[in-house]
This record gives sequence, C-alpha cells and structure tokens, in this order.
Amino acid sequence: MKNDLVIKILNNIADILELQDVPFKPIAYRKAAQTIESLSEDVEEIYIRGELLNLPSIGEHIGRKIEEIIKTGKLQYYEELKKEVPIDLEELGRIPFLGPKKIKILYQELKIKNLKDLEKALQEHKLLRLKGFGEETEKTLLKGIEFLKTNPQRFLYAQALPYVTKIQELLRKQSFVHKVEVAGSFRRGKETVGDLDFLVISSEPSKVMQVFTTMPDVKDILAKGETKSSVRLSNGLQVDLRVVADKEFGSAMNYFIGSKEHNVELRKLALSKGYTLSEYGLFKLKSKKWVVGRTENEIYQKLGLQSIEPELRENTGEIATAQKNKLPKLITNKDIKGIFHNHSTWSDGHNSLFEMAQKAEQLGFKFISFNDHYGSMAIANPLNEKRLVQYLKEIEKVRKKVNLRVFSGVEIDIMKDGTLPLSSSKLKELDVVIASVHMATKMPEMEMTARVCSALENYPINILGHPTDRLLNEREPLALNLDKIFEVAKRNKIFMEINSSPGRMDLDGLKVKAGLKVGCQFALSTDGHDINHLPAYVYGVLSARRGWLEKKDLLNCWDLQKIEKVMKK
DNA sequence: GCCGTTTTCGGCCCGACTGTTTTCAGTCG
Repeated sequence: MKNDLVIKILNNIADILELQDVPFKPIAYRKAAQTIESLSEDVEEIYIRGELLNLPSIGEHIGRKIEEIIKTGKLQYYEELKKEVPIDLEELGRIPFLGPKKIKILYQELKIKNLKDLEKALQEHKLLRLKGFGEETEKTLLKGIEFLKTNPQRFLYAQALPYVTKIQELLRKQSFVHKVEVAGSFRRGKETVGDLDFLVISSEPSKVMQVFTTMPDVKDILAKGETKSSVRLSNGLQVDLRVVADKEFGSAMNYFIGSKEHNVELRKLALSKGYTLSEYGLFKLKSKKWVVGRTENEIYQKLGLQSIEPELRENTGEIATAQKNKLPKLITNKDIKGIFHNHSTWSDGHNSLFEMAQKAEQLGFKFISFNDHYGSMAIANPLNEKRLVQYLKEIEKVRKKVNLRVFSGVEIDIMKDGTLPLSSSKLKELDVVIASVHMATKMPEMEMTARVCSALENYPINILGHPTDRLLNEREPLALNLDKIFEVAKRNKIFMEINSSPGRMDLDGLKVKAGLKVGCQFALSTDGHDINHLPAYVYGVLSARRGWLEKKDLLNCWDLQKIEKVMKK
C-alpha cells in the first residue's frame, strides 16, 4: 500500500513549492494528495487498471509522478526539489504561527533548516535582527516549540468532550449569551481533534470575550479581539470562539464545522449557481445581496442540496450524493440495541460478568456479548480450553439473573501463521467469535494480509476485532491490505468491527466507508474492560455515521433473532 | 498543475487577528 507515501511526497512538494513562491502549483499538489487520501483502495491497483488519470485532480504530470513513486518508491523531481530547499519543512511547519514565508526568511537570512537550528538562533536572539520579526514573534516561537515538545499532536474525541460540555455550560449560563454551539472536527465526530471551535450569538460580544478568556482552565490567551478569541487550556488544548450575528449563524456554523475541503466544494457550487458563500451568509454574486444564512438547512436547500450531516462533510462524495437526494439515513445512538466485545474478570476486565451485564441492562440494551481473551497473550490472563468450560457455565448463571440476551464468546488471537488456538468445532459452540491480531504486529504487509485472510477463510469467525490495531497518538496501524480483508470478510460473512474504545476508534469512519463501498457489514463494539466503558459505544456510533452506515449495515441495529441467525456458523 | 454546461485559456475560497509596520504581510482556520 503506497498511498501514504504518495500522499506524503505530494504534500511535501506542495510545501516546497509554496516556499519558493510558486503560484497555484502547491494547490494542485495538495488537491492531488487529498484525492489519494480519500481513496478506499490501493492507488497501485488503480494505476494497474490504467485509471489513475480518471481520478479528480490527477492530471498528466502528477499522474506520471505517482507512477514513478509506485514503481520506484521515490520521485526524482522531489529529490531535486529537496536539494534546492534543504529545510526540514515537516518539522518546522508543525510550530504554531510559523508558516512558509517566515521559514523562508529564516533560511535565507540565518540558514535555519530545522528545529534544532531554530532553537539555537532563538536562544541567541538572532531573530530580532530580521525584518518582520520582533520580540513577540520570538516569544511566540519559543512557546510553540515548548508546546510541541510537551503535548500530543491531537486530542482524542473523548478527551475533548468534557471540555466541550464544561465550556458550553459556562457560556449558556450567561444572560447575554443567546446561543452556543460547538463546530470544528469535534462536531464532525472525528476521532481526534486539533482544537475546539465555538460559535456564540450574543448582543454583547465583549462580555463574551471576557468570560471566555478568563475561564478557570485558561492558561494562555493566544488572541483576544472584538468578535474572535483563542485560548490555550492548561492541558494544551486550543479553544477558539467567535461571536456572530443571528442572521449569520447558519453560514458561520457551516464554515466552522468544515471540513475545509467540504467548504471549498460548497463555495464552488455556490459560485456556479450565481452565489458567493462565506461565513457571513449566502450572497448574490453580482449584487452582493444577502440571501440566506440563519440556518445551515436554508443554505443547503438554496444550493439544491439535501441537508448534509456534519459527520459526512469530508468531501468524499457527500455533495454529489446530496444533489441526487441519495444521502444515507444515518444510524443514531438509539438504534444500537446491544454491544459486542466485552471483557470481564475472566480475562483482563475489571468487573464480573454479572456486573457488566447488569450495567448493559441499565443502559437499556437488549443484548451484551462477552468476548474474554482466548490465546497466548499472558498479560491479558487469557482463557484456555479448561477455563472456557467454567466461563460458559458462569455466563449461563448470569443469563438467569438479568433481563437481556447474553451472548457467549471469546476474543481469540490470530496467531502468527494465521491459525487460531482453538478448533473450529469448539468455536462453533460459542455464540459470537471475535478474532484479533495482538502479537507479532510488525509483519510486512503481504504476510500480515495473508495471515489475517487465512484466519478469516478457515475458521467460524463472526467479527474481525480492531482490524488495524492502531492506537491513536501511540501506535501505527498494522501493515494490512484492507481492501483484500474487506473482500474476504464479505465473502465469508464476517463483520468488520467498529471498536468504540476512544484510543482505538478502529475502524475509523473513512475506513468504514471504504468497507461499505465493497459491500462489507459492520459490528459495533465497546471493547469494554470496565462497566464505565460501556457508555462509550457512542464514539463508535460517530465512526459508523462518518462511515455512512444505515441500520441495515450495522449488526447492532438488527432484531435479536436476525443477529442470532447470522452468527450461527 | 488541474480543470471546464460562461471553458482548451485563465482562474484557482475568503476573512479575522497579530505583530511590526506606518498601510500591510503572515498565519490560521
């Protein structure tokens, strides 16, 4: 799978060209990179089919460059560009408030190529001599570097959620605040967020700014203006707030929910229909007359579109689909009738089977599936054949004490050779079999794909657990050809897991969408190791929605009888 | 460098805030 490499090289080329003041080409390269990013399959497959140039934003020149990357793993043009501009743009570009123009000056005047050079120059106060750089800039950069070193790049959705709630509550309490909404990637339900964006309607913006910038959690005020302020919370999370007029609220929401790519498409569509769209509203192009903007729905309607849910706004076809009135009817929290993949004290969970089942019942679920570890991962206290018998007896007892369906099952390790450590006949005695990769995770893509496919082909597996095994901010995904996995899973009627654990979120929304396109079906799981993990199923719902899932695509939304029938292998 | 129902040449989304500047460039979203 060379998609990531292609994306990285195209983006890096855009950075270098931008630094060289080359007009428009950077946009072209970034668009091309985005196209590859949105692919649901290996770009190499598309190339082999000769369909590379059919992709949007991939023309003759970039097409040839992608071909070279696919064939050789690198790109001569990029290597030469790098020689022209020997700067670590990736590293420097991550520093807040340091963009291409300043990076260019730093290199030309002080030969600064990387973070280390910059730190040294800052210590020696060399930047102060440069035109356009002052004491504030020096401080800003020092702070930015400090931030990079001490904070994770993005916050988990679940980490950000309590702050969203807190800030919303605080603002809503103010008599001069008429409306508060959160926008940004958080509103789109992305698994991680870079910052938080709030929109407020108020007749007294300055009071809002005062309350916002003096919240108890604020560590730094990054900007404070009449209608817009940014703060950094003590945990490092940046929060932006804008005050807008009632008349602009819908257009402002639309703009700040994004994604940027969705907005660009929407604005282009507006232009094509004789309008111009900004955060202030939809205007007639010629007369600049305000048309609509109070609500998002009005704007979408005026542009001839169905209303598009925030989770879909990633410019992966939602606008064209909305034009045809064919957007999916997305699942919601209340469609989830039960949850798969839960652990108890029989392996590495914190609560007993009964406590977990009881909690599930309290949450209103119609079923819970227990899938304690089975295999050789000693740290997880896995079941073995002997303990499995006791485990099943215990589940039988729990069934009599609670008023919901309790599925028996295991989460079994997929061994290095693609076998499972329990026979198919024994597995068939269980209600729900989840198989996951837990060890030997560094295998090359071909081997890893063959390993997982072999398990899927040869055992009565119901669900493939956390398919990529990635941990957000911590661990890269397995080297896996997901398209192949999707195809094999579909053929064997195996459901792909949407793991709701906040640090996993695996599969994520875009991959779910890719699987759906191939015809896969999905099962949402909590991967709960504690009764307090069970309510976290809502994060998985976000991924399912981002993956365009309807009730028919998600096992958890089906009738119990139908679930039982399809689990029988 | 890409793209096209105003097209094969000329356009490519748009505005707020900051700092250093004295009218605006850079950065961000």
